[in-house]
Amino acid sequence: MSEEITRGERTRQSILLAAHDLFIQQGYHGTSMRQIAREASVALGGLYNHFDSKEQVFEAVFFEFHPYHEVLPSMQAARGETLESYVRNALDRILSALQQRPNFMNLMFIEIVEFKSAHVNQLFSQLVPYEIEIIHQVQQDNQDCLRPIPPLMLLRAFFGLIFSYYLTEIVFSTQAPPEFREDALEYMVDIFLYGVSREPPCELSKR
Amino acid sequence: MSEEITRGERTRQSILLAAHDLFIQQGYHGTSMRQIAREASVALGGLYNHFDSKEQVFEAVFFEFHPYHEVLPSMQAARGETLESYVRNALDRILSALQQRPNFMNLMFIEIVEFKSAHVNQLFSQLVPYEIEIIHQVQQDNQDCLRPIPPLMLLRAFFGLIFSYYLTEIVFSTQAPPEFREDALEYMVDIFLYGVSREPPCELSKR
DNA sequence: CCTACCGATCGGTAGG
DNA sequence: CCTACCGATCGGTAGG
Repeated sequence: MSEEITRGERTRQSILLAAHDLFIQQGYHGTSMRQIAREASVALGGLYNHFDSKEQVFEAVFFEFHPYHEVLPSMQAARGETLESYVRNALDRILSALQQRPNFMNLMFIEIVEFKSAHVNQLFSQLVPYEIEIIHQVQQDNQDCLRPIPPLMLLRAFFGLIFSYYLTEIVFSTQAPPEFREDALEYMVDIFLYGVSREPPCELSKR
Repeated sequence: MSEEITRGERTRQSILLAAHDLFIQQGYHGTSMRQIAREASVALGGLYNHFDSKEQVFEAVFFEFHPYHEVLPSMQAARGETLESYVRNALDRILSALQQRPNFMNLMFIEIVEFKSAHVNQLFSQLVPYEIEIIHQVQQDNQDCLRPIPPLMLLRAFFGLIFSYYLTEIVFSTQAPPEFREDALEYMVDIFLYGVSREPPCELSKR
């Protein structure tokens, strides 16, 4: 019985999927409970059998659909003989996971504007120990390649790289000349790698 | 007469100020025209004498209160004998200008979520020629210090640095341990500087 | 006594 | 620039 999905659980999932898409497309206040119910093929009243309020719907969407479910395993699974190959491998995994969810960042922006980052702060404090462990491992594996940067700073800079790529992509790229987009990720990763690396003896691949 | 501020202009300004604060605090859909009217001490009907729609109010707030009004002059006014001193000087000016506007980034997030970046793309295409000119000058002044990076990529990386600092500050910092915040900007600027610099002959100040 | 859901409607408020 | 008001829709809840 435990592996069967109950009827109620299926309904809950279809509500969350509908809410996820609508929030991303229309924002939080811009999406009504009625729209969510309609998209999930559930009556409005039935929606309140699963969630007490609109805010609870957003919370569930945020936590259960947050890309950290893919990002953390990506960082743990990434391998590489050098710092450079590790970083490129990890980023490849993370970005291809994120590309499955176009505009996922909108959930983060809604969270910041509408909920003053309450949920994301909560999420972050749960995840930071795991992240630190990964960073520590990377630092140990690349002692003579990394400049001395505190682990938390390295973590922040790594996420900052992802954020900065996405935000500049969103904000600048639509009307930007092609030079601005071509190889942009490559250049930004390069700047990050040169930025955290010692040299010599740590050689980065030339470009 | 031209230096006098008309009564209508004063009303318009108080509407924009009220709207700016409310949008930042409550989001776009979360803010009503009635709230804006009340905060601006204007009747709801009177508000529509100045703006045809809520969207027009947001557009005016976005363009007239956007920090680019301070950021572009900051980048033009910044000076420095070395690349490092120029970047630090420019960032100091930009960040202290931005700190006058707590949560200004919320306007950007609203713009991305609610308007699919339409206004910011428009703004960016207007500003990019001026930005490029500045970057070109910086590249010429620091030829033997900068790695070969296309001007637009350098511009993107520079704005990416500002974005990544702000986003990680918002998202991570509230519940993060103190090591995460102390000198965070310094570390991130360092990583950027090492990231774009050649060496030798370009020495950065040690830390 | 449960989970899941219905059609109808509540008191207030939205942009215009 | 205001009072008065519109069609519609909001988030949430009623009894069954």
